[in-house]
Amino acid sequence: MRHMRDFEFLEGVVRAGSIRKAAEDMNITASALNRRINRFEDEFGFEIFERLPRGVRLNPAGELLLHHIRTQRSDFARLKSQVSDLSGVRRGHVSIACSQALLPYFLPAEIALYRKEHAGVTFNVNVRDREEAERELTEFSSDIALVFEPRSMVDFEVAYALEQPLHAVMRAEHPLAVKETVRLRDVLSFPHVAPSEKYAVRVLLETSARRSTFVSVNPMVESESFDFMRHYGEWEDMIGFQFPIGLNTSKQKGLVSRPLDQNDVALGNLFLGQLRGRTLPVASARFIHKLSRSLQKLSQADA
Amino acid sequence: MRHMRDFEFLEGVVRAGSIRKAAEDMNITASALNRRINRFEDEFGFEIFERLPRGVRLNPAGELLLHHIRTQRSDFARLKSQVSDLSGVRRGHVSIACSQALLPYFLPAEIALYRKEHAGVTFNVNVRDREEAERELTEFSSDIALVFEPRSMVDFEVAYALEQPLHAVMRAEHPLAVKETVRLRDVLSFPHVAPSEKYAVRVLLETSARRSTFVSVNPMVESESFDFMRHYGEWEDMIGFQFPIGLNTSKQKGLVSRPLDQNDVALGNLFLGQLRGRTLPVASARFIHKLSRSLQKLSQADA
DNA sequence: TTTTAACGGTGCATTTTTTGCACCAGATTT
DNA sequence: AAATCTGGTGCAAAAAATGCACCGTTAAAA
Repeated sequence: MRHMRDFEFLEGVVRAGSIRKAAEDMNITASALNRRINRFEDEFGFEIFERLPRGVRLNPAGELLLHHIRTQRSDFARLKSQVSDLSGVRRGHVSIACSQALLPYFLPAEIALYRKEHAGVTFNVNVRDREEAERELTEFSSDIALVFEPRSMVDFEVAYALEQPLHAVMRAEHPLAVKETVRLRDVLSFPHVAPSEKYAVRVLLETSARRSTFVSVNPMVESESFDFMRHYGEWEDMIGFQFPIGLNTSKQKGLVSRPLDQNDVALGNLFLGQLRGRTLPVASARFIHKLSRSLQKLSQADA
Repeated sequence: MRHMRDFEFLEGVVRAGSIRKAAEDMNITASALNRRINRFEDEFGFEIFERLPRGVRLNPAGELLLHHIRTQRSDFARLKSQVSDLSGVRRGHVSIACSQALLPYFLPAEIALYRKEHAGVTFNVNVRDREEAERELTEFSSDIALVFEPRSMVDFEVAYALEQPLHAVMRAEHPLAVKETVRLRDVLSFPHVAPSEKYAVRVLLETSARRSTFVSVNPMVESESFDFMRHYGEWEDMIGFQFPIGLNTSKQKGLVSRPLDQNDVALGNLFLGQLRGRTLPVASARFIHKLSRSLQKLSQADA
């Protein structure tokens, strides 16, 4: 779109942190890009960037401008979607930032179901931790976030919140597998795998373990990938951790999951939401509504 | 602003109703303008205009696009105002569409008072009837409307509503001047001036007169200008009509105003408001708030 | 300390884009 | 049927954007 060229270049410079780097990224000469920036600042009437010896950085005015640009781009996308709606073509795009637990079963199922009714709608699913997810929302690079325990909630508008107990995942032959629920101290006395502190699972475990002097989280294997940890169980007998929404025991032969005793470990909170105050594109608005109802059913099924 | 050039041309074409006319208005060749439009439609992916034998007209997609353009322009103006705020320069612009009654005393006083505190803020005051005012709001050419009995209220967000009895204005020597309040049938039996049906004053008079078969509005002089009607009283003895907010009897020697009996004529409603859902620029938001408080004081003083 | 490398900015020739002019085909009005 | 609108197009001229070579400055590296 022609009228956004300047904006695209501006965003490129912000991303790269220097005009020269941005110029390379965007297949243009540094001088040309430099002139675009300067001309824009002239016409805008205010400086946008601080010139540092090692590059450029947005000043407060630039921050405001960039937010405007992102809002504007998002509005324009929505406009286009509306227009194609009224010309009969049902299109749309939904972009989601989510925690890993949603990847294996929940989101694939939901998306496939949705696309059965609206084949023209395309999806974009990215794994983001609690902090990144919120940043993606504010930058309009994701429409919807679905994460466990978002870090700061200021710009996050919650559409639905779901509580789930953390589960310990182990082989069916494991001594603890006979119990209905398992105690934290028992689990931690066996070899276990766990993710890093970036993830809600680990945070829950640590805060719970700190309440007692006799237990501590000492993973034999630590990874940022729940996918890796799940597969590691096939090679060495270890206890892993996961929320039920990321589990589908029927499909993982030989593995069982047992909820941790709620006296030991608090419930985990899965939050579905969007950027506060933003009007989502039609497709995203519908999908977030569908997700909301699915999560509600899930919580009723648990109870 | 460079990135809005296409938008400006589009708006020009919409305004002119034909590419050639618009081209003249905007000092450009018809061919160049034509190519801009076509190129934009190409990039946008949808036709914007219906090509008629006598010119062009927006199609539904174009209507949506134009609304986006106007929103976008208004947002950009607000952004600029925010940016100049944080660079210390207190600037801003307030654009008002109002009924004539507000012109002689109320708005001048309010604006002058406001500008004493914020000398950098500029104002734009235009007389619009009830219908035009609302259209100006939806087109973002006015920020604030202050009108009697707006026509349709769908897009109008009321910030404050003030009830005022219609007054009859006459010379101090007039026989009716001795009364505290005057009856409609008495007033209409004397020669009187009145505005056209476009204005709330006339509508109120007519609806009231229709309730009785014995009285009717028969103005000796009819005008769209309240200013004219006020001055006409200096030349011929006539009764005029006006709302108190447009009157300042102390400054009009020889003239008195008497409220019409409320059993005869309903109260007139003055509405202060803006476009529903729109976030006003800082200056306009503050000014509408100030107006709101002033009107409130006014209504308390009446009671 | 000196050296080096990366940064933003500028003059000038070149390339790309936009514009103006003349003109066409179609439809409406006269 | 003629005159006069309309939007659209080919082509040359004008205007704008770009690439290249280079400058002065400054933080990091030697």
